[in-house]
Amino acid sequence: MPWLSGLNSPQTEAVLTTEGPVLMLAGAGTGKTAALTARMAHLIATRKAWPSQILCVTFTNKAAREMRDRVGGHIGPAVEGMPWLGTFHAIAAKMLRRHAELVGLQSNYTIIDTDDQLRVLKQLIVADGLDEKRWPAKQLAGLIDRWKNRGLNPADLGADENEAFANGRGEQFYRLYQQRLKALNACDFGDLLLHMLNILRREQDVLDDYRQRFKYIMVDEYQDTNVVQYLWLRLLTQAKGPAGHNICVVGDDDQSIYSWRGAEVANILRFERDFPGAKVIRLEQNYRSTPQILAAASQLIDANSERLGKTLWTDIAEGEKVRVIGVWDGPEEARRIGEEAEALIRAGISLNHAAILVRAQFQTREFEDRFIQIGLDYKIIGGFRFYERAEIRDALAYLRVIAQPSDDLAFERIYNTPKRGLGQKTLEKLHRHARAEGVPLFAAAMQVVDSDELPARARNTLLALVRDFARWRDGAASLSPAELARTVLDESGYTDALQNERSAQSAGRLENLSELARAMEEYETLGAFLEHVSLVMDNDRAESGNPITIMTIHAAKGLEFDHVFLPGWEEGVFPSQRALDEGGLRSLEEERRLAYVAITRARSSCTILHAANRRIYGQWTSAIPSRFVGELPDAMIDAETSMTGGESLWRANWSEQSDPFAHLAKVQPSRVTTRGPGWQRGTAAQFDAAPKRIVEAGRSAASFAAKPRKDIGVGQRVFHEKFGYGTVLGQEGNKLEIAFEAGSTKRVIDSFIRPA
DNA sequence: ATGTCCCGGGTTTTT
DNA sequence: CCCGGGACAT
Repeated sequence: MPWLSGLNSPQTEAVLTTEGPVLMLAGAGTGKTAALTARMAHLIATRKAWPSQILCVTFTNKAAREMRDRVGGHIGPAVEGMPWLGTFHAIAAKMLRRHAELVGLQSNYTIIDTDDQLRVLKQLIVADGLDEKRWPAKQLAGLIDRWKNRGLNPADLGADENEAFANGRGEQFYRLYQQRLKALNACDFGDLLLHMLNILRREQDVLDDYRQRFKYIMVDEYQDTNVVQYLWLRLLTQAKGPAGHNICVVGDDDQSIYSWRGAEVANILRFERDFPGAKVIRLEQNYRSTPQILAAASQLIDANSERLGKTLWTDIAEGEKVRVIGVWDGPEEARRIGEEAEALIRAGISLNHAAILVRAQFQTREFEDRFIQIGLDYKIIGGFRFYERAEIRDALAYLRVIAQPSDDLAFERIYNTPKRGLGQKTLEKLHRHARAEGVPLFAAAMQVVDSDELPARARNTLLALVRDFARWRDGAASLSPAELARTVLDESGYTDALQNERSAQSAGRLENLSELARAMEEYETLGAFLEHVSLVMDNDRAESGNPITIMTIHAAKGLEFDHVFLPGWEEGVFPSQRALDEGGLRSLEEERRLAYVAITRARSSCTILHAANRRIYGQWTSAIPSRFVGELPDAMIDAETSMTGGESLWRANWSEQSDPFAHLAKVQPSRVTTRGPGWQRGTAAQFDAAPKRIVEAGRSAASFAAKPRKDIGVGQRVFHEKFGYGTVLGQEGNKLEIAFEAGSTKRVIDSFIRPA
């Protein structure tokens, strides 16, 4: 059984315990994916199940992909036949395509995203005459999402839920929304799961079919399941006969960080009660981090109350302690991490093994500014994703209208994009006609164009548009999806409009559109591509160079890095102010789990930073170190304050307070005088009264070896992603001084530049 | 139909 | 402080 090689004994046990419920409690870095994939390989190779009889659900497409690859590594191409390995949503979508009519949809239903969802809700609210400002669509969307996450249909809402929107009209709007979606032959993400749950609840034969089909069920990241997902699994596992209850869930209650979007840690905490006779297997050997990092993380999470409890240990050799660095302010924090990163480069360490993990997106900015300035290669993960960019959504809307003429949302999006002189008036007319005739907007457009309803101008424009679509639809049969996309973008005038725009972003947008067409080359049909897009909203573009990664801790879950930097460990930032204000102990504990996830991403070094002053929404605020810093064990950390260059602010304050942490004494006297928590130990003693010189930007290590680019010279007009167009004033190594047309003159690194 | 100003809001994110 | 959306004006 080659798939068992390299597994430790609990992992092996998890693989071999195939019958009955199994809870695999897998701490950070303990090889749960290895165990899970080996388990699947085992089931298939020993003929306990065909690949098609295993249901394996994950939360992200990335996890599903990795799982598929690794099972493939064990048993070869047989994985191709694992049709039921995927995200909850992908699997639900697939099932729903077969049973759509049971919930009043056609099998080619569209999956809409949050943007479309908001537009529909807004229309409903406004149509009802409500003030959308008082009762925002966003709020309603949040409520409906939560209801769906909990498996609630409109009829299931209690009085409280109903009251939550527009004075007791929650149920009514929920119901209206569902009707509208049905009319659009569409469903949102929550519906994928809820519709399928309704079907499984109501249709005994469908349920029996799936129960028989799935001999083994596996669930990754079980601590992240919400109520609907839980109910789904309950229904599917209440099987009769010997194959019943073969469910294996894997998770870590300490890494539950998604309660705010409906995840219920309770699901994993109650697993043994839900599935009597469950075997609990703990994976506690960590293969990732040094003992210091592991001990720091373990002690931190120990402060939480409701835990299943695990004791992680490791064979890995002793490493450095976790560093805790106090700095004066945000900019200094960014400078400091920049210097540390350059030190790594000097030590010959590739920065793609290093990451800066932040609590919230706004923290990335400080680093971006600094790294552009010193020419340090970085990448920010998250923020807008590829398929959420406006130009991509526009292009997709064109394709959706071609594939699905009844897709009113897509039609509305592009009917005057690029601007072609069709406005609100015309759209209202189309809407009226569509409603009267009971047809989609596009059909209404075709009819109205044949009548005298519209003024000649609008009529001709609309006629041209309708004809364009007819032509593209014909083309769809003979052209590949990618060719079709290029044709549509050109012929619709979309490309031209972007080219004429000449804004700082338009070049990047055009680039994104060609990227989109390139991505489409892999798909045989337009339908296949669109399905992919709605479920798999990620794009991994190949990275060039060797950038340091900046991302949120949430996004880093499941990843690991040799060197991890954790900035912003201050009360109000991490734990976040909102968690402190609103959620009580529960959300504080979730923040602590987040801190645990953050530290356990690190393999060999972990550096925590906190600043004494930070600008939040343009307002300078003084901050005290995070309570989490104080919860780290003394013996595992190395504390230091480095007030090396806070410059004016620092100097201004120096005269008034010789102890940079003096303000702490006022806020938290016990902290300062008692046994030192980590952040406080290295204050005055190590404090260097003479501020060190800031490393000159032009001398930073990253740029020492760099040669000037030959295709760019002084006087040339160039383009920068962030700052737009500008003229080169000077060139020194790979550094350019550029006068941007937006008004500022900046030093930037030449890899961020292209000739205009 | 489109361009300009003001106001409010501004954790975490997948699918 | 910085963004986007809605209300207004042209």
